[in-house]
Amino acid sequence: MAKTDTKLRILESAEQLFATHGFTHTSLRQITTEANVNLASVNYHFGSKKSLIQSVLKRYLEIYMPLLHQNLNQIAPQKNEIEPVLQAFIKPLFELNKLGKQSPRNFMIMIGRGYSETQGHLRKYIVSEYGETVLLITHKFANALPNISAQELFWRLHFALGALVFVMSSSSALEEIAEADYAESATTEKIVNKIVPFLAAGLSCKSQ
Amino acid sequence: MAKTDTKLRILESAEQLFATHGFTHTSLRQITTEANVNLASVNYHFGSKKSLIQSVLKRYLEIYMPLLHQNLNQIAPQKNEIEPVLQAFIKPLFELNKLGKQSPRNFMIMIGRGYSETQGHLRKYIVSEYGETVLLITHKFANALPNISAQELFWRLHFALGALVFVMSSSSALEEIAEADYAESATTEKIVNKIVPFLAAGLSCKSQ
DNA sequence: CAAACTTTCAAACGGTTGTTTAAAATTTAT
DNA sequence: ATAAATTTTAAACAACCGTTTGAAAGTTTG
Repeated sequence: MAKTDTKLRILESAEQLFATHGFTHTSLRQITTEANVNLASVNYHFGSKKSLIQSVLKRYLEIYMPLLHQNLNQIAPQKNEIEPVLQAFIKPLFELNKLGKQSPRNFMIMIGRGYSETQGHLRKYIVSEYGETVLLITHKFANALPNISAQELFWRLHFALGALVFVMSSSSALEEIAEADYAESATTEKIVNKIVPFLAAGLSCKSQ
Repeated sequence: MAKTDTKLRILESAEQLFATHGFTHTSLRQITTEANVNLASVNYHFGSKKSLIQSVLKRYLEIYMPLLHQNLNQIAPQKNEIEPVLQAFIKPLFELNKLGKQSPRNFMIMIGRGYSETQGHLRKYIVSEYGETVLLITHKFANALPNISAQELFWRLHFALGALVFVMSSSSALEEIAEADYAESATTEKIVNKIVPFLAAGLSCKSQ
């Protein structure tokens, strides 16, 4: 085996570039240059660019989704106590720190980009691969918010997802503005801590 | 003058395609084919693709921003009364219906895409061109929410923008699911009516 | 060592992109 | 009507993209 780390080098360079510039704005030539490997090795090891994107996302989903499932199972949310449910999403996110310092941030940005760039392919993949966890998610939210109807919950979860996805996909730009205008270093952790109360309030608001 | 409507035809086709597929995923050939004009006419009338994007956005901003300014000036929000401020954004949005049935939706989606795709160029343009209105926005929100800091407001406004934009951009898909699962016809106006209380609660939540 | 297999590499492929060119067509002005 | 200015057109441009190729290099196996 020659250069056993070629695959890993590609994955790591791709992740960083995908998170920074998006999937479509990142070329295989950028990735292979950054990774110091030959251009053709992406197609040799992954088959195609599409498959590389899936592999990069899969690397995190395989860690994150079981942890999320586990966390969701460990909570028994009180009525209108929505923050524990949201924390079940946040806690395993920062366990990705083990993989790399920027892993939580890169993962969130890529999830956000995956929703707006891949035309729903990511969503379908998650539902097909982690359908049980997706069911558990809606179940826990419905338990915590028994007063609102199923369709109201449907919309609110998508409002919440939208807020998260948008902020993450434009996080680098927003961080720059925040740092320039408010002299505030805006780490992923800080943004997440700010958005949780926001989403909790919105999700559990009284509909009129 | 030969075919006086060439410029307009390009603008309208570009708008529809930008809203549906994003700026970078839409080629000039798609636009000119859809508009039934020659490929080179984009560069002749607009100079470049970048400039075309700006023109498409400008067409709506020139109508929307003065209306927003006017609406914001007409309100005097009470403390923690955030819904009137949100309505000042919503009302002029639906005045864009005069330009075309899908104009409000297209405008929102493009604003959202402009934030995540153009690397902050859109925001800089809005701030430089409509700085007064931007100031008025933060002023009215700050008045309605005197307890939260400027940077906290900055983030919450972007959370709100994200929720709105995400739901609008995926509204067609979400409408299908909603109609299939909950037998609920989901018009843009209905979605807006659902999201306003959500955003109001999130924006005025107690930060911890 | 030699054969079989895996991985790397430079080069080229076909395709798409935004942009430019220069002639043709059309409109406007004298 | 003739000249000037504007607009449209087809064609080509250079640059980039993801992917494929086939030979070279490296590694593992018999």
